[in-house]
Amino acid sequence: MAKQKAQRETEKALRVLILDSHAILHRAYHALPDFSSSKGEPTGALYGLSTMLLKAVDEIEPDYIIAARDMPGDTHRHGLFEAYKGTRAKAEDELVAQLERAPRVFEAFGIPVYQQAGYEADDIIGTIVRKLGDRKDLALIIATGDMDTLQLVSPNVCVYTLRKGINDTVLYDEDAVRERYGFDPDRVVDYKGLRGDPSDNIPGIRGIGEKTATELIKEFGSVEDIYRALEKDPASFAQKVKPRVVELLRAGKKDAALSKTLATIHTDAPIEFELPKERWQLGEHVESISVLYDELEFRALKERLRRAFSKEPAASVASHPEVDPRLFGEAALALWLLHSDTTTPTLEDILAYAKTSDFDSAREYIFAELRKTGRLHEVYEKIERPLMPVVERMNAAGVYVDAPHLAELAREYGKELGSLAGRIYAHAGREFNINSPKQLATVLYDELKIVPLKQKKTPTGARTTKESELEKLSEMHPIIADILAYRELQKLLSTYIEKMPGLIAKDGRLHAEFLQTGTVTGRMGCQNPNLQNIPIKTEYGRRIREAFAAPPGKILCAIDYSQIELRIAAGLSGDEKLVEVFKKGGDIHTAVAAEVFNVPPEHVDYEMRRRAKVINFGILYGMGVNALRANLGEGVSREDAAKFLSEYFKNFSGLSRYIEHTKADAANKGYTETLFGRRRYFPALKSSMDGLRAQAERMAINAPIQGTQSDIIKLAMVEADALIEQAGWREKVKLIMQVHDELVYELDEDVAEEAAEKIRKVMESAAPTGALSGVPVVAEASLGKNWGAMKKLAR
DNA sequence: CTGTTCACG
DNA sequence: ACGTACGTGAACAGA
Repeated sequence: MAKQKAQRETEKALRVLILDSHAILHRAYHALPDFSSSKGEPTGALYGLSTMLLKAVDEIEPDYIIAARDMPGDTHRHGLFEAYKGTRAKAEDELVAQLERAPRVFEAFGIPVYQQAGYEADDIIGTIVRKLGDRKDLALIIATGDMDTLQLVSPNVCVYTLRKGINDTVLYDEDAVRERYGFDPDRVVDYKGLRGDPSDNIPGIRGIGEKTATELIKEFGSVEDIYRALEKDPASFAQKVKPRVVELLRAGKKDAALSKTLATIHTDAPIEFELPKERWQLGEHVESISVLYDELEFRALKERLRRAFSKEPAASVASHPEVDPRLFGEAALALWLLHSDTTTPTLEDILAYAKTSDFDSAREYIFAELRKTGRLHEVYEKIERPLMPVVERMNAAGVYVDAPHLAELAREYGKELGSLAGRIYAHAGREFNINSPKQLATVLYDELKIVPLKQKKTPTGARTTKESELEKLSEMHPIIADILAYRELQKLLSTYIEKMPGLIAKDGRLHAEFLQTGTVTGRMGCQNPNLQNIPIKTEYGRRIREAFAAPPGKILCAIDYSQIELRIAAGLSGDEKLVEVFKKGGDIHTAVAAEVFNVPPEHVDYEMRRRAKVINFGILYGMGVNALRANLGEGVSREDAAKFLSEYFKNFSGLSRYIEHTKADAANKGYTETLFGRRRYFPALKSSMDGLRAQAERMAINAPIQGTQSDIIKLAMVEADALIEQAGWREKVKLIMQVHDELVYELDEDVAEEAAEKIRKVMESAAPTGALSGVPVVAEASLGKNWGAMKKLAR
């Protein structure tokens, strides 16, 4: 993707790649595990630099490459502002050693390096960009590790930088900068003037953050424009800008000017610069780079280099494998199964695990380890490997989104949010940032003098403003209800309603990324956006689900497991009573309440059922007495909770024994296992720190239950996919979402009911018969035109 | 970048 | 003494 973009952007022109040496090394140093050569010299940052260089060469195909580096010592910026870059920790020795060796890398690549005492690499780059700027036949690409050079972006200058890790690159042209920041590249310095840049210790105006800075720039323009508007016509300025912000601007004029100066890249460094006479060609440097890679022991890179140079066609890759995406995916799966803490493994994770820099030997090592584990290898063969194409298809399918519906919600909720804010300010007697927990605490607890029965604190000692605590104050002041409503709407609006339209692809669909190896327990994860936390519990939230719809001629089908985790707990423990309750069918919480309170089921009242439900769920998380008390509600004493818990375990002694056995077994083996053999390791179970150990014990109780649920639904996904294939339904039945205990399909209307019922049956029978002590697995199907209005299908 | 809050199962 | 249930991703503030 980035490759096509890089080449499209710069078509025809000669491409000049300009490297910011230190920025890349810094970034690589922090993004990579500690690699070192056999002599013990640190090489991680150099490895990152080399990787990025090869990647850039491959994607950009530059005609010229040059580099700029910082020199030790202060720069002209320190003269302006003593604390400049003052927050930066002194570079660690291991990084310094690599910064010193970096010129060796450039030398091997035949890349000239420019530097100048008193100037930073950014200024050198700025100067080169200016000198080359009027040459219309050139396209300049600045490769760096940070965002500082975005201000230089113009029609023929773009910035190639790292988003995450060292492999996820992104190319910023003018449009991309506008999309990311909301304004043109030449306003980036104004943005830093207002907001500052914490990583360089540029102060900005205290109190002005990302959002305010962007709004001001969009409305008025540069820092100078903003102050001109403020000073020329204060009255009309005050109409557009909140009083708080006006005050901040007045007080911060000097800071803004200084910060903008600090952030501005100089384009007049006294360097002699000329474009190299000869075009840069990889072939001329392959020898010297190979020597370097031998020196640094970068075997994998050597291979990549050889391939980049020879540009072998894809067909011959199998005689000489570089990192084939499929093989990488399989190795990542295997590594994650061996060590589930490494979620969504990267290439670096794989190399680091096998303590090698060669992908093939790493892969062999990891699979050998996997085979040694027997059951884990079976999880790979039976569940995870077959699931890969299913997940791939699900991500490719995406989900259709009703954009007009989102627009309507945005309008409606926005209006409501405005009036709530007005009411909150009226109650408070002033305007403030309701989204700031800190400011909110000041307003509630200091200014309005609302005194909670017990002032709860956050882990860092701040007074909490979280929903469950605010609810207790709702009788004490009318502002509370408004704040709770504001919170809900603000969250829904910014996280879902406003975010989603921008994520809809050209096909009118949202292609989120479901991650097969996304969690430590075996569950899937989801991002960009996360479709596994779309609201449902409140009316405001449910209406967001309505935006996930079936396109014309199609219908959505959601099939979810009923009480799957409790069934698994019952099944794994083999607890007689619990198993019996599930075999009988009926309402599980009522049945459990009847046992615990020792009354016939028809005498279970609302409160008894509610308590049974709390404890049923608590069990799944390894809950103790205190947590149970907290969850039962304020009116319940610790003693009552303890009694309730002991009564529960007296009734369900098999479950109690299972929990104890799970903890002991996990401490012995060092890991837990699911029904199918998926592992999760818990070194902390042997910790001598009580808190740490207790936390690990809770996780160890939950892991087999949550993990078995993942085993079952993943297996069901594979089997349902096989059914679809076999029935010839590829075009008619598409899996579009997985939400832990629910699968959502988009169906052709003509096969809807038949497919729904068949998939439902597959889901119910995915766990082998008898594996759960005879506890039945139950799934229910619903159909609907959208995800917010699903109707249960009679079985 | 970390902490806080909150959406889901 | 304090907070306490497991697993996620994301927005926002503030440093």
